[in-house]
Amino acid sequence: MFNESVWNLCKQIPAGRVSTYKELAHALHCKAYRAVGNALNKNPYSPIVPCHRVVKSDGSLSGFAQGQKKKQRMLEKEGIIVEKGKIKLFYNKLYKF
DNA sequence: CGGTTGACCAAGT
DNA sequence: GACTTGGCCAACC
Repeated sequence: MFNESVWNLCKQIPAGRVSTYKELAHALHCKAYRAVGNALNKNPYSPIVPCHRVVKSDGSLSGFAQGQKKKQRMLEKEGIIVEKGKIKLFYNKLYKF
């Protein structure tokens, strides 16, 4: 299923790194950026899949089922600096498949 | 099967 | 930098 693939890719993102919806879609060989967002929104494997490491292509956090605040805290806990809802040194932390 | 809904993207104003 | 537009795609009415 589409969602399963998305979640599976999320699991591959190491701590301290982030990825984008676009990259996930690209890894799936399609342009379903939006569908990816939907899939993560419905993510039932909340702790298992680190979906908080997925952000928009411009480095902003975007949404999060448990609230952006929580998302930011989790990211900063992993060494990622977030400023004004956007990731600092984003290109540096970006993880590509 | 058509219409709506998003945790989207890029380009333009 | 904030907002609008058109395009994009899976999932769900």
